[in-house]
Formats: sequence, structure tokens, C-alpha cells
Amino acid sequence: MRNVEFALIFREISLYLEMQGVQFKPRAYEKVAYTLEAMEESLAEIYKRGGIKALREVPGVGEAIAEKIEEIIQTGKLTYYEELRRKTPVDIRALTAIEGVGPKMVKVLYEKLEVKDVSDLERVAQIGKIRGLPHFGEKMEQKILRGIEFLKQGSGRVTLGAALPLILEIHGRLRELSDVDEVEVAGSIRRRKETVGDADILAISSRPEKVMDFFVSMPEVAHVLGKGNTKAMIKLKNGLDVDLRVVPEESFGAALNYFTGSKDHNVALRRIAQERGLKLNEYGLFRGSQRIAGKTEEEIYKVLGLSFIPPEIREDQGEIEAAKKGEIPDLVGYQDLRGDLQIQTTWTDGANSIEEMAEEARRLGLEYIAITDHTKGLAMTGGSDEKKLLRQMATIEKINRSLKGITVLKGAEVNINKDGSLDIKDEVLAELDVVGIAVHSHFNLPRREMTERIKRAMRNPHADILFHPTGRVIQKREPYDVDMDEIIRTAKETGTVLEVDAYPDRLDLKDEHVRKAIEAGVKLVIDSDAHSVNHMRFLEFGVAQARRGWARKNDILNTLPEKDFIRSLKRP
DNA sequence: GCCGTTTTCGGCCCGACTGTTTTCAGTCG
Repeated sequence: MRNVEFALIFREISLYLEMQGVQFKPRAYEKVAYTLEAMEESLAEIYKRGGIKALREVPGVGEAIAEKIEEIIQTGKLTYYEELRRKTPVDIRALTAIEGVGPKMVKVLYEKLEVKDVSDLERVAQIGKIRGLPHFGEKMEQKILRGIEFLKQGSGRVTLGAALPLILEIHGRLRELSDVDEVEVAGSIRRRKETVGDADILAISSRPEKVMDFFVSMPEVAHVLGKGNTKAMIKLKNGLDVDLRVVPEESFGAALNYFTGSKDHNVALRRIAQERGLKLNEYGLFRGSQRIAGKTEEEIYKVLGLSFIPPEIREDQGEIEAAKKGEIPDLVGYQDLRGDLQIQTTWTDGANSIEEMAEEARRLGLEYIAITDHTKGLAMTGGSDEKKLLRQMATIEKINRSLKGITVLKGAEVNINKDGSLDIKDEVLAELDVVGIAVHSHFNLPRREMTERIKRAMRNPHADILFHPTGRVIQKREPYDVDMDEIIRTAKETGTVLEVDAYPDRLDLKDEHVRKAIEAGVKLVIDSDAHSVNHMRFLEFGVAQARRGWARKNDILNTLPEKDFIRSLKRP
């Protein structure tokens, strides 16, 4: 069983316990579920390696949960969980996924109306049976129906690439208002998380009601979920929830910190405040009733004895400890990239010519790009064979002679065949400046075979960069089953560079793999994977992902000038 | 049910908004 499946069970247990009004236990189960979802090594492997004792080393796993994990591994089921489900046979996960429906409501609906799943709920809501219940009314009924309707439309989360431009647009509009003194985007968008469930915007204003009125009447608004004097919540037509909060100037930093999160980061900060006899909330850092910090985030971290922590790494993944010791890394900056090593053109499936891509790259301030069109294994894109590739190389040399201010490197995105060989001959690869290798077929190989396949390809002395190493497409395609720890080890052994593909639907490597790679001393590049001139600006999403993985400038090879970059590849 | 440079027992983050209430529980972030 995979970790996410364990996580699902523990999350459901958390919901069942909360439904019963049990104290504290729900938090414990919820927390462990969250940990498991983000954990690379599988519980089955951990258990095999060191039994119960090893399981208990996983954060959030104590005696009771370790035993439950063991039971699931050994028998494939969990008596405790089945008992909970038998006692209250409701689809609690689906029901609580509805906006505004929580465990307590599910309990009432089950006991009074025998609602067991979403279709039961939809039925009783439609025939008006909910409004008769104590503490329920007609509005609640309508809200539930709207929530169900929305749930049918999709997952509710969108990629950062989809959310960020829209939110920046709204941000810009608010900034222009005369009643707004200051406005910032907070939330998971500020942390640059790869997908976002909602957006949080904070503002300072002396006339908040004006700002709220403007906010809820923007043309993108599908409906208003709530509106008060300090807080308004809307749902946009594209499904994204956006919250706007107006806060006092002296609390702006505290609010920005609070609403940027993550939740776990905030909890850790508040604990530190508590230890020092202070209280931290969205209005400031207080000693008794006296505010001792809150206007800026910087002063809050300072008073707590921490160095400033960049939003991208506020995930309670060791950044608090690092900040205590003053060891927060100097993360790669959004302006640090000098090159882009994965670009497709009209030679295969790109929309623009080599010259157009080069021109756009120069406009964005880059010094070099590699043209990496697909190779013949990817027939549908008109992938190059050796002959076509040699022809393209000659063209690039000609273009370089007339281009000023930017260098075009000769490259290719070479297919890794099923057996780990490459689909272009070594003699031709040797002629290229940059060779990217990538999996584009046979995605469903067993883990062992897929790992060996990619490792073999990485051992090719001409293979410089492993492109989009896990092959995932966010919300569309799962990563192929590959042992990333082994890939990272092989990268270190062979000097192969791993790519952070910045295309917002990929973001591959993901943050946790970035972190593992740099801890192993593996070098990375950040590429746009541009298929048109408009895609080249995606590089910033790659930088964000690298920052989330704690990458510094010298971990990222395309922060180097061209000559140094080339020299740092495994076959200079 | 977890966790510990205060603790192996006694804690466990904090506040706004909503809908339905005459004072608050539930939900959400």
C-alpha cells in the first residue's frame, strides 16, 4: 500500500473522531496523514527495514499509530478504522469535502436524515428536508447545494501558473484604489506552492467598506461567500476562492505572516512565542496586552530570535531550526538565471523559430539558450534524426554569427528508449553543446525497470541533463514509478545534471526532490521547456520551485555565464 | 494520540464570519 493510501485512512479516522467530538486525537491523525502524503520512502519499506521501531521515527507516529500501520501492512486492513465506519457508515471524506460541511454537520445529517453520501445529501437538500433540522435553515440548504455543484466541477485546486497571473492582476487593481494604502498577496501563492486552493490578499485601508465593495463587485466574481468589515470571501468564475482582509497598519506584518502560512509554520512560530511568554496572532506579537512587534514580518522574526525566513520555505520542514541558528540559506534569486536549456522550436513541436526564441530570451535578459527539439523516437512531433539534427546545428551556427547579445547553444531533447539506450547515435551527440535526455514513452514500466532504464541513460557519457525527471503533469498524469533516491545517487556518480522543469503544469523536479538533490551535492538547471515565446517567462515558476527546495545560486548551473556553464557539464 | 533544553504526564494555536441563534457552535483558514 502506498503512503497516500495510509494517509487517506488516517485522515478519515481524524474526521470520524472529530464527528464524535473526541478531543485532540483528530489533530494527531490529521498531522500524521499530512506527513505521510509528503513523504518519499514508503511505510512498507520502512517497516521492512526496521519494524515498529523504524515506523516510530516518522514524525507524528507514536505507539498507537505505529501498531495500526503494522496491522495494515500485515493484514491489509485496520480493525479500528472498520469499526469506526461500521458505527457511522457515512462517506465522511466526500461529505466534508463540500464547502461549509464539517464532521459535526455530517453527524446530524446522518442521525436525523440518514444521509450517508453526497447523493443522499443532494436529494434531501433538493426536497427541502434540511431546513427543518435544528440549527439549519434555508440558506444552509442552498449553500450545501452550491457546494455540491462546485465539487462536481473539479478538484478546486488550480496550478500556480493558472492562479498567479489572475491574482497579480487583481492585486494591481486594488493597489490603484485611492482607499488602499498597501496591498500584498499572501497565502500559498506567496509561498509559490505548485497548486493553490485559494488566494489571500491583505490590505491597509482607512475605509475598508469601500475596498470590500469594490472587491466583491469585480467582473470575475461568480458569487460572494461572505462579506464583513475586515474580511470578504469570493469565488471567481474560474473556481478560485479569493479572500481579502483589511488589517490595521500596525498589524500588517503580523497579518502577512499569519496568512502566508503555512499552517504548520505558524503553529511553530506561535509555540516559540509562547515559550518566551509572548502571544502571536494576526494582529501582532504581544507581551500581555502590549504589542511589541507586528508592523513588518522582519521585526516579528527578529523578536522571536529567528533570522528572516523566505515565504517559499515556510513549511515547517526545518526552516525554524535553521533560522534559530542563523543558517537560512541564501536562496537562488528570481533574477539570477543567465540561460535556459530546454527550448523547442518549429523544427519540431514548438510554435516559434529559433531566431524568435532567441530574441525573446534576450529581451528577458538571458545570455544563452539551448535549442532542444525532440528526437526521432517522438515521431508525432516530427522529432529529428541524426541527419536533421546535423542540419539544425549548421543553421544554429549561422544564426549565431548574426545574433548579438545572446548565444544559441546546439542541443536536443533526446528520447530514452525502453531499454535505457538513446535514440540518437553517440557520434552525433558528441557534436552538440548540450544533451538533454528524457522519458517520453513506456510510462508504465515497473519501478525497478524504470529506474534501471533511466540510470542506464544517465551513464551515457554524452547525457548532460535529465529533463523533467519524474514525468508528472500536475493534476493530469502521475509521475512514473521511479526510485528518485537512486536517480539522485546516479546523478552524483555520473555528473549528470537534474532539471527543474519550470513549465507550471510540470514543475518537475518537485520541491522535496530539489532539496534531496542538493543535499546529495547534485547540480541542477532551471528550464522553461518553452514551446512558444510566451512560455519563456515560466522560468520564474522554476526558480520558485527551486527556492522551495532550498536551492542556492551555486546549486543552479544556469546562473553561471555561458563558458562556465559549459565547463561545468560532465563532458566540457 | 503525540510529544518533551521546562515535562514520560499534562499539555495541545487563534480569531472572523455565518446561520441560526437570543448567546453560540460549527467551519474555515
